[in-house]
Amino acid sequence: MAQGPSAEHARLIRKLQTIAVVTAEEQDALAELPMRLRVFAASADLLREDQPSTECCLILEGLACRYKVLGAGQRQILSLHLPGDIPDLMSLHLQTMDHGLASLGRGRAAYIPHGAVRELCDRHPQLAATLWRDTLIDASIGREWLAGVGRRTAHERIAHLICEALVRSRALGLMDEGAFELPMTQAELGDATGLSTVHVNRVLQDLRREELITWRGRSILVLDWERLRLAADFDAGYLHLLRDADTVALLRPRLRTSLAD
Amino acid sequence: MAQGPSAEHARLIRKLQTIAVVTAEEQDALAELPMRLRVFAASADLLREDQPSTECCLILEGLACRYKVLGAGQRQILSLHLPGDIPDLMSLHLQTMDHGLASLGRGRAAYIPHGAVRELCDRHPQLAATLWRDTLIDASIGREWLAGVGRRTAHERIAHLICEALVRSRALGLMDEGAFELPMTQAELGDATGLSTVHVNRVLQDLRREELITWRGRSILVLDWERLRLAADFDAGYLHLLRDADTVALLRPRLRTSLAD
DNA sequence: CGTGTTATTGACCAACATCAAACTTAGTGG
DNA sequence: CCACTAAGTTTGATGTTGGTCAATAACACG
Repeated sequence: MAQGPSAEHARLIRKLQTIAVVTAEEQDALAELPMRLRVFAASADLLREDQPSTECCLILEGLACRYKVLGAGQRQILSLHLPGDIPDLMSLHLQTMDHGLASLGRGRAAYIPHGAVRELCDRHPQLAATLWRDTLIDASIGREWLAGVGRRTAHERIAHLICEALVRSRALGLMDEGAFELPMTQAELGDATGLSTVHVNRVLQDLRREELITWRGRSILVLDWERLRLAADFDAGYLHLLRDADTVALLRPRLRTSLAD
Repeated sequence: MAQGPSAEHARLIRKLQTIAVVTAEEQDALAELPMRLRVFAASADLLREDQPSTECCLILEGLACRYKVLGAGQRQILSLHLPGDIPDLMSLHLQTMDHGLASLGRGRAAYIPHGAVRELCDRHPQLAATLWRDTLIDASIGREWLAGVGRRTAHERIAHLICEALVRSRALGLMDEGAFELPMTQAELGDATGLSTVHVNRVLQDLRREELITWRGRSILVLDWERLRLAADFDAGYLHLLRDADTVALLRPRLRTSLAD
């Protein structure tokens, strides 16, 4: 243990630190979690519905999403997962997966045996509480999405999704000069917001026209955070992030995320 | 402890038994939970948003719901809660409530101090796991709602909500001759499904016309479970109920919940 | 018995879906 | 490095689900 945690373990630790205090001892324990690494292509299935699983899937790089496919074949994306997330943590206590897990863009993941996680929870009850908290925040995000899909306009939904992705990326230190990666196609954005591809395209054009955002390649650039936040009716409270200097500015009305040019 | 659990504690135990095995020892521990009882009127606020809480709210009788009020004043109901549910279990690990909790129709609730629940979890790790599982199932239900509001038609959504309420009521032993209580106004049904009151009314009339359901007063009567299930694209898997003789029939395609007339 | 809530109806409208085609970009193999 | 191909984006025309507004009818409760 003379050396610190691997880059892979550090992702997980960093993520947990955004939602709870993680003691040095707990970090050491986390750093010893066995991991089976895997590279994934764009739109790959990481986990299929109805599969019983014996491992948890930790996202290391890239973006992943939970999804359901309904009777008529329409897909609904249920949540977005950034590096450090363990989207199927619930499989520890739920025998069958009630949804699928797919990648958006390419990336890397690590699979951790359930046994190792259980052992960790037994030995470190406080860490177990942190993981429980993580699943609770996950549920809270789901509720915000539900409210949005149920009651917000298309513009608000898209803007809201961008706001959320930005704040979460930022908390993980994944922002670069007001820009962050959001490797989703417009069809995928539609699946996430309950809209058609065509309509997503039009809304995105509006947002660009209003000079709230731009993008180059897979990167989204927020030009006017405050107006975007207003357009989205966004309040980061539901993310239950631990307040740190880095994120606090974004949560407050003030700051512009724009580049200084 | 010569006497069994009170009727109030029995509700909680019964609910937990629908999702996990609860040992006799655990039942005894649950039966000793301190409770502050409260009667609530229809559409009463049980818990307000943004309030830090020191207690958990256990629904004893009637129906409750989580909700959010968005910028323009529209309300979205996020989940339904039946007797035995603890809708704000998350407050154990999340300091601020990201949504409100209200009653639908009148009923009774019990407030349990956080301290007592925490102690219970410390002493009975298996029970803690069961509570964690409960919050995970709660999240799973939320995902199903999200998929529905995002991608299902109005008919499917309403039918789905009825199917879910039926199966959950049934698991708790709250069904009576194919009928169960669903004390919601059409406006509330609209808030739960992301529809307008007017449209809910029309869909309900269709469902009645198609002889899938009827209602008298607050009770819904399912006339043709199989066709309703089909109309709703309903599959109870996401409820992660423990299979028992009582519910298993309902989960399978077979059974009719209709009365034998 | 009022009186306020809830349900129902009709007319009209808007947001968003669908369909189909063209255009652009990015990735791939030669 | 270029040409080819598939994926993704953009546009226009048209359709439909479900929203809004407004008024009336049924209830339920004090």
